[in-house]
Amino acid sequence: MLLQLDFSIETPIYMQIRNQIVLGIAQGKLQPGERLPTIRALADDAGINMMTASKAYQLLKQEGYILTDRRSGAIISGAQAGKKQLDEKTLSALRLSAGEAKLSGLSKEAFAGLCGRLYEEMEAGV
Amino acid sequence: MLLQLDFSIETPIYMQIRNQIVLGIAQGKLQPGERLPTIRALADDAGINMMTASKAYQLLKQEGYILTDRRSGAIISGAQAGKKQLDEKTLSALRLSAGEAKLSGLSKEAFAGLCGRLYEEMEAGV
Amino acid sequence: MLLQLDFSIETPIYMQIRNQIVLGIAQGKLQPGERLPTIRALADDAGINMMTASKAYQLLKQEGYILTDRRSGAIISGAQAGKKQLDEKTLSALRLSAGEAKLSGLSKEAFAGLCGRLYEEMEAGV
Amino acid sequence: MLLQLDFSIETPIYMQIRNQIVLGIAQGKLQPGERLPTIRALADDAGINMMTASKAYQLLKQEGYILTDRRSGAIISGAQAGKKQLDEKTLSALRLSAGEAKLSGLSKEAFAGLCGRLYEEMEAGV
DNA sequence: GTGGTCTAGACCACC
DNA sequence: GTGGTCTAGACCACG
Repeated sequence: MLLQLDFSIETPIYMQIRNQIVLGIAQGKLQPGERLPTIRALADDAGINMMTASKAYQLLKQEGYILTDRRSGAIISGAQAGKKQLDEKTLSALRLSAGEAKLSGLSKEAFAGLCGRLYEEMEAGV
Repeated sequence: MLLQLDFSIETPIYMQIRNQIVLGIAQGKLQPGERLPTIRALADDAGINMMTASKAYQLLKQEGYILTDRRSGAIISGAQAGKKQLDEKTLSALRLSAGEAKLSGLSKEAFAGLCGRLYEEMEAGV
Repeated sequence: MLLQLDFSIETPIYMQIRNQIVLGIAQGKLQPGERLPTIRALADDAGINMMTASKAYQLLKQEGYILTDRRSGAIISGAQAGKKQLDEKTLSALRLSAGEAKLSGLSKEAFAGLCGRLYEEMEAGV
Repeated sequence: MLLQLDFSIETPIYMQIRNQIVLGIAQGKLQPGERLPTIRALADDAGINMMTASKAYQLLKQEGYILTDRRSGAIISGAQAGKKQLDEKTLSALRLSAGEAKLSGLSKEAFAGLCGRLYEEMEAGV
């Protein structure tokens, strides 16, 4: 699981880390119980500051995607499944994407199909 | 078409304006050729800085959603239909939403269905 | 509303700030809608780093005690009333306090009375 | 008396041990004079470092909750009753809890009632 | 060795 | 002006 950070875009680095780890879990590249690199290792590897890495982990922890074991480092939580509901932020993002898709000329079926395909690609671990 | 701005969330105000206008077009609340309020009027109505309103219009113009005419202000463009393709940013956002949906426990079908429903709601002008 | 920070105890500074602001709201010293000092002003006044002040505000924001208006600074939120339920952390803390009270020789009535008195003192703005 | 340790929360493990033993005494699960497991046994059972267990016992001894005898290990002290006063730390914690309760919408009566109930539950050994 | 906290600076986006 | 982000260091509690 290699992180690809882009320092030129507006998305904060800690958020890029967070997003890629979330995607990594969804894709099955990161399994529940699996250990994440320590903050220091991540910071060194990615060439960023410890605090930036720490911020990403704290966000992931707060969202329930990871647990930080006091003894070792951070591990992927397996417990977040089952809420069966998206939070309001994700819904807003989807609504906006649907609007942009419509204005791009995609039909409802094409959009729903695209969404399904993106979900599938994740399962395939693309 | 009334703007609903939330000054307490992290999305910048100019981006909130941009998003709501994009959604307004997608929902048909704003028709191609329709005049938008002037920057000054928008700023006054919403209680925001003119620079903020200006930034939103510049972004919309750059994305092709509106046209600005020196004489008549800004009007909704009708030309953005037909690209038949989403830009990379929207795709990334969708991919991330798909991942979060998967981790929330939604099945592929449930996710695609939700996306379709959100698209429909837009047509209904909800 | 003056902050009293103790740099010698183990409670992190950002948590001391958070606690005192929560108490300030509960005591009515800080009214809903009232503006808090800016991060910079708070940091200067208290002789601490901006990021420490920022951390306290982010925590308060996340807990719903304050809102940060992009245009001005942070204001006291008035919306957190009405949950009618304590979070699990507070309950655990209370349970532990009850245990320590019992071992100190306080009767159930004495403990409940003390708790009521502490609540009252807050209303009196002590 | 089984310890329930959570390695993922911010409360240090030695403090979790200390708290649960204090609660155990308050609940009557641990009687004055009763022997506690040795540091080594506790550490092995809980899967923690001996230093951690030792730190918990040192704290409990210093607070007067247990006595350590070179020959027989640690035993529950019966002497801490009768101070009839809470220490300042516990008072601060209670004050903060009272504030959070008030901001959650609990009335003074509801809060005092809750505190009494938590005290009772302890006597019932829940 | 781990994460958590803090400092003293800096830059940037937003308004 | 504001808050948000980031860096390069440091110290400390915990295990």
